[in-house]
Amino acid sequence: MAEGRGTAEAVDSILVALADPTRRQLLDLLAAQGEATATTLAEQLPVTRQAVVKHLAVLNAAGLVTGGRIGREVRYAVRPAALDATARWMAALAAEWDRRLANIKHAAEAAERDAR
Amino acid sequence: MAEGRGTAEAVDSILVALADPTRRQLLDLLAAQGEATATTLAEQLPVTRQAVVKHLAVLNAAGLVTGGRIGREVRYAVRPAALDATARWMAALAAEWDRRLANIKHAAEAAERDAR
DNA sequence: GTGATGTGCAAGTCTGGGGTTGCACATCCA
DNA sequence: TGGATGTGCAACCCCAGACTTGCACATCAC
Repeated sequence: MAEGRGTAEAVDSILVALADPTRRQLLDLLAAQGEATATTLAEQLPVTRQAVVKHLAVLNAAGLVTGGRIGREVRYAVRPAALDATARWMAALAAEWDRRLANIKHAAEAAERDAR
Repeated sequence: MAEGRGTAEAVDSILVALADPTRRQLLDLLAAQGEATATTLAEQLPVTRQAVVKHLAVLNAAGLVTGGRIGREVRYAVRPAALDATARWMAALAAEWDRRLANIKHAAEAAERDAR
């Protein structure tokens, strides 16, 4: 997939998707049950089926979930790849920050030595 | 896990903090400059200093940023630890999903064999 | 067919949070 | 001492999005 350009937007949609507690709960339920429909999931949550459907749409757009139709029902399942990619992105970012902070600290110490 | 009890809330605040594009931009700027004040950062963004202050408060509450006072100005710096911890949390979650999906797939195949 | 179950679509409500403006207060510097 | 610069606080505007209700449409089971 086009790693180069769309990465930022992908990360954005995933972070936005994960920021909502109801959606995270939804992901937990899906991960625990393997597959489930919006109706089933709504029964396990304090919200309407419609709310669940909307959340699933957001999660689907972020690539965190897939939906497949079987007869008259739509079964959703969790999708680890997108989450894993985001985890790596985040770890890389943390490493980058560390690097820069180390550089700055190093430069500061050098300046201190020069000043003496 | 030794992660303690407040892990969920910490992750929540971090995800919420990262979900906003302006805040991510703020983190980028801070990481690039090592240290900066709200006023300086506001000059590099299309928003008011007050907006930046609020964002920095959110980032600070999430542990992604630290603020130190030097004279009359408050200098902020990035803080990689929280981000790194979240990255690990996310990677672990992805792995967990993978495990469960593998189990389910395995069980399905076994059932299929039994059915023959 | 007919009722039961599951999904899709539309319009509507309402709270939270991102953003602003205005002013008071603290600190530096000449 | 006084002006310039940087923060802090408070009230306010505004809209995206989380959630609901109501109904039409599709599918299954009998």
